[in-house]
Amino acid sequence: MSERRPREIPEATVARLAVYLRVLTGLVDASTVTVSSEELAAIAGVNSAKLRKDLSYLGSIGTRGVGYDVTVLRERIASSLGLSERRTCVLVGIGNLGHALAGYAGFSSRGFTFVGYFDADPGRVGLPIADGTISDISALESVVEENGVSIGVIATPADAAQTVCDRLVDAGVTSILNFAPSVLSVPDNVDVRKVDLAAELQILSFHEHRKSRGPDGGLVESVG
Amino acid sequence: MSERRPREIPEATVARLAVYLRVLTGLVDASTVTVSSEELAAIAGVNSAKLRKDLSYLGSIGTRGVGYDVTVLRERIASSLGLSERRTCVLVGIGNLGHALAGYAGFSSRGFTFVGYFDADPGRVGLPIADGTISDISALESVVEENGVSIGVIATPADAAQTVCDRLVDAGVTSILNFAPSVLSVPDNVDVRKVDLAAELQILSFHEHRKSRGPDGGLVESVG
DNA sequence: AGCTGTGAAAAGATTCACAGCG
DNA sequence: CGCTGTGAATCTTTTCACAGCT
Repeated sequence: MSERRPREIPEATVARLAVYLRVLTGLVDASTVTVSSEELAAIAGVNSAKLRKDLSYLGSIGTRGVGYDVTVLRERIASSLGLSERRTCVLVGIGNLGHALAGYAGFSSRGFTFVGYFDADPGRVGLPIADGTISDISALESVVEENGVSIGVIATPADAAQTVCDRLVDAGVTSILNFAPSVLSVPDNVDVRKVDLAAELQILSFHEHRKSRGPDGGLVESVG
Repeated sequence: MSERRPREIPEATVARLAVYLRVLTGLVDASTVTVSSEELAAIAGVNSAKLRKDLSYLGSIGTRGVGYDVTVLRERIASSLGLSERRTCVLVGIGNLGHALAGYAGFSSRGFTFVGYFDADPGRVGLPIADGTISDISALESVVEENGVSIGVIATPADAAQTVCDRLVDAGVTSILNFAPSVLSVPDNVDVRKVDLAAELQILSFHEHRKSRGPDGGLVESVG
């Protein structure tokens, strides 16, 4: 009766659930049966109170005095993330990065099926890639529609990204993972996540910059 | 006089500064002289109050009633991010993703110089990559030390990541960008940023899952 | 008048600390 | 007794709204 009303799961929690899921898969492979929040948190690199709060959004899964059943917990997280049903994806833009993404085993092993690889360059169309062949971008809409694709991955140059995004959205895609260094505009019902490689380095650069000065802003003498 | 005491710049702000920087570079290229917080925010995909607050951490840069000088602002952000000095990096793990990262023009064009590409596979050592050659991982420490490398990029399989990380840190690297799906432990003085490709798709999967049910949890009828 | 810069309020995320179940 | 699950406290981030400079 006290079926826990799953209040809205916070965005920050969702991001961590994916990490816990990976860690738990490792534990399952190592035949671990039970894990405490303390142990799991240590492996996942978070603090245990945070982990417990994160898991509490999924309902009461653990056993007090004992911990969490690894298999049960993993299953529960996977289902919360919607990974029980396989999702179909397309990848657009098959340059260096596109090739790397297509070859990334982590995707298919984790419930994502790529049903199309597209590029605008005629010189690339027809070349083999991963488990398929590069298609001309003109086929994008039909493939998306025929396969009920819900996730589109964009790895084109920045100047093509918005156009590709618009076409994906028009064809029915409602989630986009964008590797192009550009800000995409989409309707409200579409989710976009961005991976900005250069920005990541710049953020690290900021911290390097920080470290080379004292907390008070003064220069710190080099250790070397 | 009222030289603005630059209170600690929040982490969330730092991440956005990198985005503003890219947008501003685009505006410079388009010969735009001045931009208002409203305009800049629209292009960067954030709200204008947030943008103004972000910029306020860098000091008072804009002109009331007018806006920001594009060149001045860009320069100011670049210097805050520590991009005035060029940073040297090494890349470890030259699989598909490593190749893509090495070939990513965005890095060198934005102030990052890669001084070494390493892999443990003898079959890869000596092959050309980007502007150099793949080196054996055994040379890692000497290259890091000789070049004062501050940023290490890890694109190895998960099971090698921690070992590589330890070696980088021991050799003096204080910032790590990790593409391997694993949690790294590092000393306090070392910063780690993680890019987890599968996790990104899983987060989108969660939102897809969400969308297929109503806000109240009920199933929503398919639109097709 | 227009637009920045910023206190103050609101929302969101993390951490604490402990009640309560097994 | 040990460990989960969670209110309450704290800290961070976002948003509001307007004083004040140009």
